[in-house]
Amino acid sequence: MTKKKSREPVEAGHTVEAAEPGEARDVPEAGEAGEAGEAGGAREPAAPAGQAFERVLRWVDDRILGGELRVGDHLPPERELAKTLQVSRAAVREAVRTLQAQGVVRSAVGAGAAAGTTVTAVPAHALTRLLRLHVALANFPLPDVVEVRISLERLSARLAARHASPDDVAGMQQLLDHMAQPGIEREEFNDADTAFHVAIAASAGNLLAADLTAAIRESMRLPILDRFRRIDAWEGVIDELRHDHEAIYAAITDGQADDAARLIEDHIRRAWQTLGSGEAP
Amino acid sequence: MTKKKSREPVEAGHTVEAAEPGEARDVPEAGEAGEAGEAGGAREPAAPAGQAFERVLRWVDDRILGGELRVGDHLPPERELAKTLQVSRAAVREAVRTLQAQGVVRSAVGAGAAAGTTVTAVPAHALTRLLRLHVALANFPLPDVVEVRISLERLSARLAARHASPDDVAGMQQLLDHMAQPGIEREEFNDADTAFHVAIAASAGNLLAADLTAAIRESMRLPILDRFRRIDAWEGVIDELRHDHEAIYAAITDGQADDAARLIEDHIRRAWQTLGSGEAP
DNA sequence: AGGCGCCTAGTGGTCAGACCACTAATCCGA
DNA sequence: TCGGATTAGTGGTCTGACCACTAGGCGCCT
Repeated sequence: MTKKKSREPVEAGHTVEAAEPGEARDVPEAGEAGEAGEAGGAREPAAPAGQAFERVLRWVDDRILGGELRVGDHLPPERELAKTLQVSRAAVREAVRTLQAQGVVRSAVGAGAAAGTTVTAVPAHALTRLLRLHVALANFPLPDVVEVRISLERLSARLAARHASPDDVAGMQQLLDHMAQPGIEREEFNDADTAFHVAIAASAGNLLAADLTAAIRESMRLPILDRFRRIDAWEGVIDELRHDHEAIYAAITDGQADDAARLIEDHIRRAWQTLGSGEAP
Repeated sequence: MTKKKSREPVEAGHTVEAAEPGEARDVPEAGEAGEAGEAGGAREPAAPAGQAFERVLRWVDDRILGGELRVGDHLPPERELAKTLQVSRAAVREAVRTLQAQGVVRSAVGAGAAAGTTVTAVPAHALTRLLRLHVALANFPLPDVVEVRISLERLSARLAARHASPDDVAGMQQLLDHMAQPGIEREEFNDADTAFHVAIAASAGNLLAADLTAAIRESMRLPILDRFRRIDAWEGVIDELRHDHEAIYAAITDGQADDAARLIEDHIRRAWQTLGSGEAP
């Protein structure tokens, strides 16, 4: 039953040691010799080992949820982790890919402190990927997404009206200027539009709301662009959007939280209606 | 290394064939040292370069975003996909793990239609994992999470007041009864509490809001339980929570959307304050 | 003829070992 | 003393093999 193991009082070292400080890990031939991995044994599954890569995942999860692994810490080298958990390196790599897909770790080749697999915390990319795929799979219908987006951006606008720093405001102003350029292309306008909304969310000081807003807006990028292209009265639509943005910006800089929330909701709802019907006012 | 053969007539597949007719099968050949870092231009990504598993990821992404791969469709068998994309099977598996971590595919061994890797759409688990890890990493501070949760649940409560079906309502009632049991344990109460909030979100008919609510609530499970355990005046707290729930339930069944939204916000805010300070009213 | 069970094929799951590319630290000769 | 070559350690990839599982077919036995 070597599967029960773990639970070593790790600690020590900056990189979460995988084996006892005294080395001597070696293969725990303790009974049950033979059989690599549990494979054949239909005996008592004392440890819900399940898939090999899940054991690695569990190992990392436990240490993250337990606070032993923090942002910036290193995971043990893949080869060492494989030996410790008695799985193949391939299994370790699959687990690492899973963690990578969730924005929890980052891998780098080479030598030195910068190399190896380190714990990070960049969920924005992961969230974006996840939402984009599921929106594309029609699992999250666009109207649902829009409603959630409104809720989040109401929150962001409200907080931004209270907490936006001068730098934040300057960034928004710059994006407004960008969108004000005459004859701006639809795609470029859309990107600046997205950046404007994300800037508001970022200035709100709520990391989760900001990341979710960015992910949601990005997940709608292709559908929105499709609708943009189908619009005939482009100039009329864009003017309306600009006007909305100006009003939102004014409310935020004036610290009018309720107004900002109301305006951004109206803005999103109206824009969505315009795009949805493909007509200009 | 012996790069011979590579003829293999790819038999027709009913499951999104991998080889496109007339595709430019240009082998990247690895070489080209120096181009690392995505040279500025590169508008036409003729050479995916990047990592091997990313090529697989891209292949699947393109087909999902393009609508060729829909929920229920099968990916080609790993061995076939590897041969088609000229990568190793290990690389394919790493990409599959990434997709699996995002709730986009599901793998099953065996033979027949149920086996193989199929496209699914179960993002709830993936979202939960992602949020839980990032909350544990203190990347998403709990106060931020609570604010977002309030926004989402306001939306859910509002929609639930309009759309909740009799079955939904019955489910909520059942959870209320469960929580009303005298002497209920804290953990059990917490689970029922979570289920109650998730039931509201589910009855709202907004899939994204429901999944996000469930994920957020679950990501806070351990921190909330910790606070629960530190509470002395447990009976007083639990009574207050029960009272809140009853009021929310009443507003939803009465179709009072605004009331439901206000009540659930007050409820969450008050509960969080109570838990945060560790004191009973 | 009808079961019933063994066998086969196809799939993901895992493993072992090897080599490559990259990077930081170190060594060694000029 | 200095600078290039070497080394060591890391992730990235590949190859080829075997295992476990499942559906479906085949053949043997009743």
